[in-house]
Amino acid sequence: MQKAEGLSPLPPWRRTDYCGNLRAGDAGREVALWGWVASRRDHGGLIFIDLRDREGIVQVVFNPERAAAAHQIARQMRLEYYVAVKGAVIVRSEATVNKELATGEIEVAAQEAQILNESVSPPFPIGDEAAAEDIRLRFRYLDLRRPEMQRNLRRRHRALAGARAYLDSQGFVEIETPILWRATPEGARDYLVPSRINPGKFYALPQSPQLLKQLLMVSGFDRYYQVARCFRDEDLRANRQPEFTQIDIEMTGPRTEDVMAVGEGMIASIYRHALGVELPLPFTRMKYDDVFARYGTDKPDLRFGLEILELSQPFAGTGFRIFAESLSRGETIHGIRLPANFALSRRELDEMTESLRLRNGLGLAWVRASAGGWQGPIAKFVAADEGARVAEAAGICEGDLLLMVAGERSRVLPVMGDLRLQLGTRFGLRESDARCFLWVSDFPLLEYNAEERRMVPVNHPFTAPHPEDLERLNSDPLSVRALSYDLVLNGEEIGGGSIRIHNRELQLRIFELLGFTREQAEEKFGFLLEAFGYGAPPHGGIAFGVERISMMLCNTDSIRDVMAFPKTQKAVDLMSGAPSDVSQVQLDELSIRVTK
RNA sequence: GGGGUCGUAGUUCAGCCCGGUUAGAACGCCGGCCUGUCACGUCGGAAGUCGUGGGUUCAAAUCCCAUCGGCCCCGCCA
Repeated sequence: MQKAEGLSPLPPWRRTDYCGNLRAGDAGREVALWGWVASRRDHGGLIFIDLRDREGIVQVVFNPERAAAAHQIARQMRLEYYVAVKGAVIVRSEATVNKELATGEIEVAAQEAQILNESVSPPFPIGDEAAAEDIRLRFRYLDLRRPEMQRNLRRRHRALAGARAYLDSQGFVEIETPILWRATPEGARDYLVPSRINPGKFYALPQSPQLLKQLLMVSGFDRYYQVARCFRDEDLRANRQPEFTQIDIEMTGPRTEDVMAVGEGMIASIYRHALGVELPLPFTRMKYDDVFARYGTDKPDLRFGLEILELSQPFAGTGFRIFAESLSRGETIHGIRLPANFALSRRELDEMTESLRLRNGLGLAWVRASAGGWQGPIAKFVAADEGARVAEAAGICEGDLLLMVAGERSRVLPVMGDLRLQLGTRFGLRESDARCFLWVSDFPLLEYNAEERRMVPVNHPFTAPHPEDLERLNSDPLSVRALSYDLVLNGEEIGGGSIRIHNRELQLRIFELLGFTREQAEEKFGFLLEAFGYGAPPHGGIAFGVERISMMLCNTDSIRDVMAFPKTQKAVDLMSGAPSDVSQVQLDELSIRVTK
């Protein structure tokens, strides 16, 4: 009898409401619900079932005197059974109201009930507490049943809905581009897909639709966007998966400010749709040089100060031998002023000094400003007037601590940036729920890669050089700025883009700088260079990381918490077992021999 | 490729340092009783290759080595 019912593919009646939506205003209504048994309290007579669906939980009461048949069914119910219930919404007596539940003022008095499907005992409780992550991933469909994951994925959906609504309102056209595409050099490792029809040849999954969206500008769509899946075969991190999603945007003829305006308009729409929050616009804007000098990184967390100070000037002619030698080598001295209300123990200072020495081979000097002058291991090497000069330059007050490192500027600044983050973490300054958005622009175009002994693009090889720096492209390429920009939120890069090159000759010159011969450039990017020859308009754009944004919206540190079916750090899907072996027949068809 | 950390009933964890009864607890599960619970209560019960393999030892969850897996980090990720 029970089994026969369970076999029916159709539920016995239509659902009228979601469990979690019922309120006191529904009192007196006859409702029909479907849901999972989240809790069962059997009093021998009365049975209480907490019924859960995507909107939440409602209590159902089974009374053997009023609905004997339904009560008999409720006796069979167990956790995570999927059941259908019909009954009346009734207001609970004052003594039995549950303030913990959104539906706690009412309950459903069951008149009919049916078990639609039984459940074996779940491998972990479907509740607020997360189990060990490997079991969650193995039974992901159950993990996603948990309210927290339901909330996260629906919030991600709202974010995308907000992005689409905004971009549509601004005249952007959503266009899908191929997943099977061609391998291109530079950048991350490609995921390859063998071609059966063309033995020995491979497609690559796109690392981003970069070139395709540029070609769409050549086509004249003028404003394009796509919620684009991207693939990069690199090692995973807490915020990195091999496949991820970007909101990819490209437009014809923008200046940097135009792209920023669209980007922040879209982000504002995302926050409005996902959280009901109105973001103040425009976002803060800074140039890369300034950001790097003040924060030692290109993605600063602006929720706190503790900016890096350049102290080379006030230390000129110092009696402190180590600093003096550094300065004589053309190196610089940087410091961070830690105000007196942030107290570091001597032991913490020693640990910081030691870890800096071990990790970077750099010495940390520190002094504390007291009424009688400086205190600390190096205080005795610094003359009073010199100390006063530094104190003034750094804005030191009594009780403040000054942490200093001397060395090559490009090496010391990132170290100071790390130190700044460490201090921010140590004093709880990064726990603030403030949202500090920041546009960083004018990155360098190129950097020197010592390993490959050549210049590589900081962004990608299609980024346009800053017009003011064009003349230095040959004489001093490393000093050339790019028309590029990133959007940073609380120390995380959530988007980035650039104005592109749309001129064939300029693009060829950049390829040349990067060490491509003309033939190589033609072979790899001939279709792009060819397209530029057909009246390609100036264009530029940006791409935003959907998971990064969703992580911020959901207040989580793990990308897996905002993806339905993520992979482990070894890029394995614990649920399906991907990647898996394939049959010899499949390999033969693809002309592939596995050597390991 | 490298460093760190975790792995014990279905789940969450204790036990591991300092080797020595039958490896415990809570929740869950199974059965009985219970008409206002919502961490229901109550009585009883089942449940463990201590990740895997090897070594040391009279004796290993415990010490050593290797290995597998989850997580975090460095490299890598234009």
